[in-house]
Amino acid sequence: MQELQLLIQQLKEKGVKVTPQRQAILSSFLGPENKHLSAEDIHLAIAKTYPTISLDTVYRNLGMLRDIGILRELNLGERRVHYELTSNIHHHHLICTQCGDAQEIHYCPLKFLDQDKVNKFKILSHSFEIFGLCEKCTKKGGLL
Amino acid sequence: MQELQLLIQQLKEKGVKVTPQRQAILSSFLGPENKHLSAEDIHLAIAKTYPTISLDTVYRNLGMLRDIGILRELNLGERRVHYELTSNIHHHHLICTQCGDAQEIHYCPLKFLDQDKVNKFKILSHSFEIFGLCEKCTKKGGLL
DNA sequence: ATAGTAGATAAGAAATATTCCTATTTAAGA
DNA sequence: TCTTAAATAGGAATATTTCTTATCTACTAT
Repeated sequence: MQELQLLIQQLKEKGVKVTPQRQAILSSFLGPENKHLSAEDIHLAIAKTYPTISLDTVYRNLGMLRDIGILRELNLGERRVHYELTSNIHHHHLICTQCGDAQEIHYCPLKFLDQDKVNKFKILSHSFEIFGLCEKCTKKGGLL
Repeated sequence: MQELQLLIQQLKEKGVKVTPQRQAILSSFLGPENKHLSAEDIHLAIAKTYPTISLDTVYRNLGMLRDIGILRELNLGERRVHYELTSNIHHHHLICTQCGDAQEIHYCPLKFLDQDKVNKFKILSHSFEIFGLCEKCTKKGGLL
């Protein structure tokens, strides 16, 4: 898969080793759907083809991939942290608190932020997530 | 303290008992500074005057106070969840990833959000936090 | 003021998520 | 192929939050 090769190239450029575990972790983010994965999600997804991978390895690599800029950490209102590829075009999320579904929304609040409000603060990153009920769950009347 | 009486009034209206533990928890949010407190912060703060309060009681009540709308849950990018009074005027935060300080910013992204982007999603709440370096930490050169 | 009761609490156990430790293994350069 | 710094597996440890249960208490109706 070509997309995977690009990511592997980035690993090499950063001077980190290209291990099969890392390739498996990266692969789990590829594919048609927009993937917002937790460490546990990845551990399970990989388990099929790589049953001996340790959860610690997943965590360690997610942290490393975040640090070198390949992944972005997401707070989707759950206890566990999720990750997505930074190469996806920038977006935020509409998160259904009922079914957990996260739709992407292509609106970024930083665009409309008056720099005076920020003053001397050096912005490095931001999070913006909208919580509520998706169309499906609204139709179900918001009941569980 | 008058502010505390108002909060106690809200508890009564919601039909929950006004226990000394609850009063102590609410009190820890009052005062001049803008308080963003974790369960542990509150447990420690209360310990002076109420040494036997259990951490579980703090967690249980924070959840309840959030559910009845007195507190709002915050994700400040740390592992633990923080809370603030919803009666504070609506705001978001500039969070320093170095020293952990959280300044309030009075700009809300929902104001500029085109409703078409949201379509049939029913918005219930949102989070918007900006991470980076505060003026002090920037001057220190971003070193620890 | 008193008693009854639903709801609240304390304390510790359990669950969940993440990180640490260390012996072993391996990717990649010489 | 050899070397070695970096990475891994597996289990232990930590941190945060929730659960369980026996006891207690704020509030309501007397």
